[in-house]
Amino acid sequence: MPILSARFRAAIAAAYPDAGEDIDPAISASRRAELGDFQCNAAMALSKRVGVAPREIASNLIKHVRADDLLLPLDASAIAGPGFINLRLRPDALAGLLTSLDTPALGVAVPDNPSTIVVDLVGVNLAKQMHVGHLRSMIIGDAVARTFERLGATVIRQNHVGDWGLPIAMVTHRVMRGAVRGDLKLDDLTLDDLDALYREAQAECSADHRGLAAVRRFGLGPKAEAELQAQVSGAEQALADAKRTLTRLQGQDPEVVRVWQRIADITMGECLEVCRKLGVAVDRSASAGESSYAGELAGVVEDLLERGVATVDDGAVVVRVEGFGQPCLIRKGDGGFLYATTDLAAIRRRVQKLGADRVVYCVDARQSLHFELAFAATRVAGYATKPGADGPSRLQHAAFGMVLGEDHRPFKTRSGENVKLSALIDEALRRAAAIVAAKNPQMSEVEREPIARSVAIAAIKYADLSSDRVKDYVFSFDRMLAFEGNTGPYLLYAVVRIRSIFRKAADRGVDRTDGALTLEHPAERQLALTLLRYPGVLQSAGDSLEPHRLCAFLFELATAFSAFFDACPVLGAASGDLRDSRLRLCHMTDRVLTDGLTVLGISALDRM
RNA sequence: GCGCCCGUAGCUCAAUUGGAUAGAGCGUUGGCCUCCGGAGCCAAAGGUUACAGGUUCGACUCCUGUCGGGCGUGCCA
Repeated sequence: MPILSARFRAAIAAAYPDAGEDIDPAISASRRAELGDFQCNAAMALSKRVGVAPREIASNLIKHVRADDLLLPLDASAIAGPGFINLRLRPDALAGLLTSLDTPALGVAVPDNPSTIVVDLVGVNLAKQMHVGHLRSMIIGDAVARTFERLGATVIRQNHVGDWGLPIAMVTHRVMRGAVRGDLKLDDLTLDDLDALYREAQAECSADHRGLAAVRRFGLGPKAEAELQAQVSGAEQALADAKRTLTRLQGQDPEVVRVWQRIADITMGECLEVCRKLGVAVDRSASAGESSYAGELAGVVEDLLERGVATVDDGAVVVRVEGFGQPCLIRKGDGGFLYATTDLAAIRRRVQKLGADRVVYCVDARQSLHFELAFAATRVAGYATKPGADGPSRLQHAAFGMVLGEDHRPFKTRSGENVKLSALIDEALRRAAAIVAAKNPQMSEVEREPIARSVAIAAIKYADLSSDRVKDYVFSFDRMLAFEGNTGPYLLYAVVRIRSIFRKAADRGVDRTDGALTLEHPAERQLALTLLRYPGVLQSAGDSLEPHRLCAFLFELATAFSAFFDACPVLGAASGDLRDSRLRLCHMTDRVLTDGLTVLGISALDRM
């Protein structure tokens, strides 16, 4: 396609020298296979600049384009509609293009100056069970990061763990109190325990001022008032305790730090275990929690105040940014910092220390406003600009929608609790195991287990990645594990069938994958044309931060292969040459599918 | 109140960023060779793209308004 673009650009320049250099030849894969392989849509846009009817321009372009080596001869019948030019590749040219794609990199060019990209993903909170929201951040973030890596960028993953601030201090205090009283043992604590303690702490610290006021106003009696009064003062007491704990934590008090560390270890142990189970490439080295910025926050605020970027407003410190109805609040009236402050520090570190040319946040869509503000604030503060660079790095929020249940309400258990991530994964594993067992009764349990795991993970990830990121997505075990149609398992199945051919081929002593390509059958042509799109699709998935484009492509590729598989015998081909050509086509299809799945974080199988 | 996002087949989703007759999967209906894995393939039916205007050769896509849904809105994270 880049080659065709160049040819048509030259034709445009030759035919209309005054049209300007920046004309897009608008070459794309044809939407309708019966019309052509590719199409050129440049005539309509040119018409405006040159003032000539688009069909006339199209026929003029046909005369000027020099592509006899690539395309079947063009004549008036190639021009359709308002001025589309339909292009069909010569069979030998198609074979040639596909052969040139048959490199270890599968035609994906390595950039001369690889950029550095920070991907913010996972973002768990201490003492809280992970839920489906984290699942999306893990899956989408990992896929986005892998896409960048595949395109040759240097990727740094950052797990912005919520491990700091008053809520964490509240749990820490609660745990310390429990330990002192002998209600709990630090060594035996689980994440479930912490999750419960977290919620108790939240409840304990939230004073029911409104309730108390209401009771007083309506004179509901001394008993009710006394109860609420007790609740409120209890809450105030608990809050004061938590604040004191926070201060001690910030002051590195060893007793508090020890408990906090224990809470962090328990949470991160489970988080990283889930990542490992899911094949999400996030480990300890990616952890860069809020606590790691704690020491920089005061400096950030001072710096911004000194340089006049921030101002004091009603006791708080804010950064005002043009175009926003509200400022970015970075220090509270009581001197405390906010999560925006941490994000400013994080952007500064990521851009100026880690050298990010681009920072991508895989965080749920509800935080859009927050990120817009934080991004804008760091740009005016200069934090988003690399030392020596002439402009700010790209800061992007790859926002994703909520996970809904099949009733279109937020995904919860029947009793209204968040679904634990580990429970969800176990459920998928259980269902996949049952299906794999049903389909492969002859297989041993030991053999089936890793297959079931791959199938379950492919199902979960593909279901999440295959639809538009920003939209809410309806989670359904039944659909993702139906294994029919547009699902992860369908893609795995396509690979399995290819590999099965090669096993049979090996039995017969055939193992060539470098035969000369002859692409005559429509199904062969279609498969070849699809394969050619791979580098472009990867690029566009990376540019747009939309893994679903890659999913759609892989599904098309698997479908094209299935049609080919049905129509074109490989091992039973009419001649040895044709068999070798088809084996090569199979081999390339396997590699592109496997490569694409890897980019999505899904690993292919030999059998299933 | 203001801001952001969303509204496409019965259901779940696409639409190469403004291109041709809006495409897939599920479900429904009908077909598929003693042959490489039928978790497959081929085909049919199913649409006023929420609604009303506008922009232009051309609009699911861009602009304005309306309706419906979700989310967020300076001292929580």
